[in-house]
Amino acid sequence: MSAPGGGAHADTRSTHERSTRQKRALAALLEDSDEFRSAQDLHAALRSRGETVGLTTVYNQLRVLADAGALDAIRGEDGETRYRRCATGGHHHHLVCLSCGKAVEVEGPEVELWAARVARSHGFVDVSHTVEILGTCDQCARPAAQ
Amino acid sequence: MSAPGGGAHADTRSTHERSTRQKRALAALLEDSDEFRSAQDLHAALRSRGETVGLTTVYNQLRVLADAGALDAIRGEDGETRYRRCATGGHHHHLVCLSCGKAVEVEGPEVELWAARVARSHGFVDVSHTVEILGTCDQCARPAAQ
DNA sequence: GTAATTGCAAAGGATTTGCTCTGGT
DNA sequence: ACCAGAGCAAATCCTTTGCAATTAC
Repeated sequence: MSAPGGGAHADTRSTHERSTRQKRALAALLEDSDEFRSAQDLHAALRSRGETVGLTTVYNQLRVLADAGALDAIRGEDGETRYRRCATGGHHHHLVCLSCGKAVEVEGPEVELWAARVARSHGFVDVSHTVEILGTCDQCARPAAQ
Repeated sequence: MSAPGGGAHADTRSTHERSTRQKRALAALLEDSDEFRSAQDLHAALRSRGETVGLTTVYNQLRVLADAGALDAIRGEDGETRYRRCATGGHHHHLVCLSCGKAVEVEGPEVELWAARVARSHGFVDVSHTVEILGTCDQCARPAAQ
């Protein structure tokens, strides 16, 4: 990685990320959403707003943003990946309502410790974990429907 | 809640389930496997064993078995669902090696309590959760590779 | 004999990729 | 001008479905 010879050029990363109309539109939409939404859903929503953004671009941005940690991503049982802007920067998990999609970010120090302990006791390294709590929220459970 | 299934053999169901060569072959293969394997993988393995079973049939059985609780199913980041015979009948989670697929069933009473507590504190009901610990197992981490 | 079951072929649905054009800087 | 980014079309990949032939019982 080091660049011997040549010059001690400060690594001015020329990763010139450009600001485009599409990126801004998606970012704005995500900012307005509080639930986890699929790429297709977000794409449709953008169109409703009158924005012209390609599906491919949405998928692309979503992935970039998720990789950058700006978005949280979860994969439903149906195989669709849903995204949502990340409120806290740190490590956390979610409590998701299967009915309305509302999601709450939660933390569980004890879970982190448990996972690390279990992994270590079995000789596993480079460990990570996935934790999601699914259920029906207060509001969705109330109705007489059922 | 969890399925009672406490051995009700008095099933008047006319749904006569038939024992076929294919079902037996898959069952046997699963019995020999200790890791989570994808449908495609299992299908290929069956062919290697000289068994003639259609991919469709494998998918079918896998789903039936998973629904019946005979198999555990997990969905990887790649979107592939992998199955493995269920060792314990109770509730449990997994510690999975991303390299070789080896999986260990683990329990975490504290995690269960945490999940229930968090959910309740937010007014959620009918709660369930998913917990997976992913990493690299002892053996896979050893090699001089790299 | 009859319904359960198999499994090919084709459909389906999410996501990615090839590649070219567009627009930001 | 130059290159990151947009996006259409086509390609992938996993999984399901339609349906006729097969087979357990």
